Amino acid sequence: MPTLHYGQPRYRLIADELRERIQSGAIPPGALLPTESKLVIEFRASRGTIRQAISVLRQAGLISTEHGRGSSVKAPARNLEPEGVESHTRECLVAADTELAALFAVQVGAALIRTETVNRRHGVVDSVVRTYRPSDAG
Amino acid sequence: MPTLHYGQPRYRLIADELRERIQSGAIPPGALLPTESKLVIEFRASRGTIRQAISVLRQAGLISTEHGRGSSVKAPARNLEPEGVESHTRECLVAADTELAALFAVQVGAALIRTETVNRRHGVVDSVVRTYRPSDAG
DNA sequence: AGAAATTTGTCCGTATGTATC
DNA sequence: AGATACATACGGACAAATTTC
Repeated sequence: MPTLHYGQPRYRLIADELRERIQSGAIPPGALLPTESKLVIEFRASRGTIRQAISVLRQAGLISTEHGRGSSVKAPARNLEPEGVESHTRECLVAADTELAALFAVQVGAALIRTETVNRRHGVVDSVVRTYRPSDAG
Repeated sequence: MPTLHYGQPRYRLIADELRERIQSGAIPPGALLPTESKLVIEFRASRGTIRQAISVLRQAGLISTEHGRGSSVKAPARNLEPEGVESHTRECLVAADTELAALFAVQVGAALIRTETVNRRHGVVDSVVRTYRPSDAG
């Protein structure tokens, strides 16, 4: 049987179908995908093609595969922002104090660019980061 | 002929060999890798195995493959840290000025922990980063 | 604990489609 | 149009890890 693949290759179509099942919740996080053998039967594709499709999903971070066990759906990537963490940044020109003037080798009172980031956690200020740079060049 | 693969699988060994040639400069950036057919002959491996080895290098970002053309060596990722970059950090207690006092909701003059990092580039101060935190808790 | 069954990993050989030169 | 080279797909075989009995 000649292998025709106009448009999308088969392994991609199969990957899309499986992705759909994962994202729709038909195969929930933690659950195992059908075994390669089952997928071979269902999609009437060779094992190589099935494995290629699975590889696509693994590379996309949707599943993880264990030797001798199977491929399980990973929990959707947590937004690693727990909650209530905020950052606000603003920039302004400030005058160099004696310490900064010494470091940058400029006169006291010379202009520096200051970038200030205020980090809040649950609304309260957690830390303030101030970065000073010369105002003239980089 | 039975396929024995003690230790590392063949495609990995082949990938390592090719990686060596790339990193040693034997195959310089921009140059084309030997064709799949040539590699098949040289390593006496099947095309699938050769392609798997090439896939490893491509995924590692060492080469890029173009359909109908071949796989070429990519320019090594620039080490984004030239040289002469230095950082020195020290920590001390400072008194809150009006601005910081307002942010942290403490009295002016209250103690804050200040971590100061001085970044130098070729000896000259490039930037100064000051991070303020409350002195009491985290 | 150990043997068998299941499942994924690796490898081979081949055929054919498709893009580039 | 022809040659070359990569992409996709099939089927079979054995190895290795895991699970099951």
